[in-house]
Amino acid sequence: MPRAGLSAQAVTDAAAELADAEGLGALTLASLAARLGVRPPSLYAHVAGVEDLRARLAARGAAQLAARLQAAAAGRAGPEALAAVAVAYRAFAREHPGAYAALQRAPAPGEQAMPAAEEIVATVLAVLAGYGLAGDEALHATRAVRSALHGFVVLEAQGGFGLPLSLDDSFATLVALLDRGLRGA
Amino acid sequence: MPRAGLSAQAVTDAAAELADAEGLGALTLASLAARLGVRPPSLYAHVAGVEDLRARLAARGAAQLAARLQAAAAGRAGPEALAAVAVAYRAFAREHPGAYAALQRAPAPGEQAMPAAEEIVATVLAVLAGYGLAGDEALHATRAVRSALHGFVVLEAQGGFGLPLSLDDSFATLVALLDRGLRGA
DNA sequence: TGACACGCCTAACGATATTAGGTATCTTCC
DNA sequence: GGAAGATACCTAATATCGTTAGGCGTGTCA
Repeated sequence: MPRAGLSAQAVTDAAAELADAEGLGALTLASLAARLGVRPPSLYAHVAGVEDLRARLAARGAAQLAARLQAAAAGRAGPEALAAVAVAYRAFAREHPGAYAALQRAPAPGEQAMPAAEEIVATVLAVLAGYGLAGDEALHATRAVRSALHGFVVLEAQGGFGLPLSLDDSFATLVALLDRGLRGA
Repeated sequence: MPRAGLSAQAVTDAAAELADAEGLGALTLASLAARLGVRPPSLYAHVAGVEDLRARLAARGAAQLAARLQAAAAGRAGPEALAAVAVAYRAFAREHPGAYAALQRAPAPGEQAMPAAEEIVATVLAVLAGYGLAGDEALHATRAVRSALHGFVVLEAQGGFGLPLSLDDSFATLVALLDRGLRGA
């Protein structure tokens, strides 16, 4: 029987595709193995189990998201940078719902935070510097902005907004609200 | 063998306690049955399965949350009402992490939204009326407020905020930011 | 007191994650 | 080019979970 030629990278990539297409809940070692033309136990040669797989997915997603946000913030400042980062954040979550969902898992106790997560915080901090924020004040504001973006994106992904009202307009309202709130801080 | 004297209500209540104490992920029919001194299949006399159980948990949580928010908003207006509702929202999520997590599940397609969810929206809308918002503008603002609160609470619950910085202060910053943002809308 | 409803049980099945151990393939070195 | 070792993949087996089918005993009501 020929080998499939897998690797931790290939397995994680396939898992990300499957999670994005079918939802993170549909990502099982059984479904992933089937997709890769392999038996479930064979995956243990590349990942340590389903928990490890989800952690890899999260790390992968965080790195991609950080890159997207940095690209969006580059060359922009103030409200323009905020809007660009917000749009990029939402776009990533929409394009990669599985990866974004994996990002939500709680880091295991003792597990150090992903380096990509710090990049994301740093990017938002840089945007907030354009609003004249620094120090703890900026850190609190970063949490606020992150909360707002995360909350919107999560609610949107799970259909939490019931009414038939434009989601794009709602998101624009949110970004404008953040902008006004940050100006006065 | 004596009967346990269960009911859909008792099963749901026990499930809520278990989910709040151990996390929604630890809520299985097996663990719930063990807690109730019963065998897993016996639960099917009261709930239709694990999915139905989670839906009941979500409905129960939504009703409780709606009541808490209404109580917080009662007799208050404007910024004071916003702050009170925000604090109540966060307090509920902290006190009932399992119920709040259950609330996040996507409603099944075709399943009508929970009536309690509409109460929550109505409460926030009433608060926003104090900011002079009405119509679609108010609905968009409601989504923004809900996103921010939900995002903060979710990130807090899963330890998503890495830095050793006061969460209370961060939440206060978020509420102040929302207040300023709503004033200018 | 009898009949009936039903709450709870055991038995069984399918899906999942995971471990143990075997086999065949690829690589590498002489 | 061929042997030796690493390892990618396999089958077999186990534990846990959700779920269905069917039986038994407890409660209630005529």
